[in-house]
Amino acid sequence: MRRNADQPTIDDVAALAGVSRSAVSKVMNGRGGISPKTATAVREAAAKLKWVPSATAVALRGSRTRSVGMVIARSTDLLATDPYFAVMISGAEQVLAPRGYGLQLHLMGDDPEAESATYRKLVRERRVDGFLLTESRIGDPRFALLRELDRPAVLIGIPWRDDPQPHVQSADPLRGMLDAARHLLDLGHRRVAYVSGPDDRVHTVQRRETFVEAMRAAGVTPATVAARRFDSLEARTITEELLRRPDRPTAIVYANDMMALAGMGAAQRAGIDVPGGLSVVGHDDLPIGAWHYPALTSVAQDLASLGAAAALTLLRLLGEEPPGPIPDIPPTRLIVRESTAKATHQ
Amino acid sequence: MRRNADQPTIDDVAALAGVSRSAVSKVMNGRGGISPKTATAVREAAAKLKWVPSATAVALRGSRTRSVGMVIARSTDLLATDPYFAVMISGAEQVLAPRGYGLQLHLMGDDPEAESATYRKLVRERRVDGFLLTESRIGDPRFALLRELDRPAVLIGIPWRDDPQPHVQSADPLRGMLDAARHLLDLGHRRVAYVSGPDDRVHTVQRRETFVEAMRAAGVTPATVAARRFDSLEARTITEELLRRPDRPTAIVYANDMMALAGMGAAQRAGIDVPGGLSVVGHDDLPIGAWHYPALTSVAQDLASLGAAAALTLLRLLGEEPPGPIPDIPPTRLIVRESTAKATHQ
DNA sequence: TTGAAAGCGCTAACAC
DNA sequence: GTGTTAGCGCTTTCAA
Repeated sequence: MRRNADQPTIDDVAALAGVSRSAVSKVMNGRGGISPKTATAVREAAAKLKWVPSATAVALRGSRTRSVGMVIARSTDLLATDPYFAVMISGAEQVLAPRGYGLQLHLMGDDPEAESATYRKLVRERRVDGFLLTESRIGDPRFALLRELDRPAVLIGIPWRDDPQPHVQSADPLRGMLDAARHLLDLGHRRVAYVSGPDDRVHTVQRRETFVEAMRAAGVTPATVAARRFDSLEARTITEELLRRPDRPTAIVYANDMMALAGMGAAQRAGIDVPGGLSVVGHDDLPIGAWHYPALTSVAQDLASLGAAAALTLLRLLGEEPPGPIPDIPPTRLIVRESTAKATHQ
Repeated sequence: MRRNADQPTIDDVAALAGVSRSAVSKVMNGRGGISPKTATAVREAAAKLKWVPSATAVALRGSRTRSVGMVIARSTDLLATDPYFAVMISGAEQVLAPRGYGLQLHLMGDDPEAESATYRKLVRERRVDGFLLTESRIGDPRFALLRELDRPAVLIGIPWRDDPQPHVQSADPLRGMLDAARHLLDLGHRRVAYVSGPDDRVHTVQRRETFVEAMRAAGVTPATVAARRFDSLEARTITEELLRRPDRPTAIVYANDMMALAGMGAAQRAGIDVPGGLSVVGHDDLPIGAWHYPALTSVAQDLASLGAAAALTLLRLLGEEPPGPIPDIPPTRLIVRESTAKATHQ
């Protein structure tokens, strides 16, 4: 069992530099009232000892941990399926790390109790200063919880019912969906289905409504199905069912790429050619879609930018960054590849 | 900007219970020498105030943070492709969370400098007690670094050159590979290729060697190609090249599922039927492989168990858990699906 | 069985 | 311009 045996402390640095503790502190935190001579001595001593202020001591002293939390409640299966989060997190890291902030990640099953318990614990134990929230939910309980816990949080996505919860979103979160509708219409599709994720997610509902609306405006009423869970098995089952219908769709739009890929597999297995007999559209534009055959037409959204913007916004809420405009997050847009083609009406 | 305005402290609890600070501490930490009466009063007060010891204060006092670090240096593209990590992390969480441990995650590009700087910073700032290491590398610099930093770490995988680095691995990490060789041989494949990831990963080299060895023992010499990077584009390019060879393989084994899926796409795009004209084998058995058409034959390994075992081992190193046998991690094994079939020799 | 007091490593008032 | 000092919230001797 290791101890922090020989880690130097501020006093060691002070001693080596021949100054007082507070002088060291002032130098390291760039506060004024220090002679250049002293500053240099301190910096040299610190470098020599490889000393860095203990995050724990700073946290205790200042009651901020310089660490943000992210709790993700999703089934393992789902985590295993969709690399979605990793990209967002790496975007967030890009702004957190340079500011000396850490990210506490908690992954857990899809259990509301465990989820809120985790938030509570993180706050009570004062492990984090704020949170990054993903996947806006219908009737999202997290906003109220975090207000109760009095901790800032930034949602990646669109809050339910215009809740004042701080959030970040793409410059045009639904544009890709509109493009998709237009694209399918242009290709002559009239029997179209939309397979959404569970209806407790805000984005899934919005995207579906946007898509349906756009199709309706053109006189086409899409069939809509909501997967009970957000995974590939559902996508397959639903697709099979859809394809058995007498008025089977000539195009299906899925809530995400993994579902789309699974759906494509189901269609092909049923002997239906994609895109010859069925056009397929995904969402998120994950790399795998492009390498698939046929390559997946998908709505791209810049997950890394979203993560980065959310982190920046949170840092501002924490008083760590000067206020400023939320950085631009590119609009969503449709990437047309091979999985969509002209409708073939039998 | 929020402050920990009204968070109760141990003194609040002590006051409410009418006892001293140390009495509260003793009760909460289950140390003896406390009358039942006092204990009850303290527990009630703590519950009423919803007080939990501040992790920061405990850390400063005890010089352990109850938090472990995990730094992953991989390109965003790769993170976007392979959901590999999320599963391991959720396995680790399963043992960390109940013990009150947190996980600090740092994702970054594939930059050795930045990587080691991150380890150093995490240790110097005393943000974590130990580390979980993934993806054993050839000449892995992390072991020496962590010894220098004097922090315990557990590697998920097999350390390079029998380094004494603590690690966890499947009960039979290469069995799946042997099964795969046997399987392809049984199907009559004689022209076989193995596409590995970059050769700086231990597991990729071991798997390749195991596979090649097994094939050789049966008189077949596989072509081997190492992807320079570990991603789908490489898989595609390499596959195309392989398929253009005059003696083109009738079966290709890939280092992971995403590469296999991409390779399959490349083959299909080149007009080669899978598995009719080419058999394909992946590794990791991610869910998406099963929903693909044709469903991917793949070597399964229990990533969640690996993550959990690693976390448990680390906790033991930290003196947090009694020693005991490393929990069983199921052997790797081949899952035969649709992407492999009898070889068709022209 | 209980409580007083010291101190973990740091920052920020405040005095010099 | 510099040093002294008082905590941040907790655990742990040590006395009572």
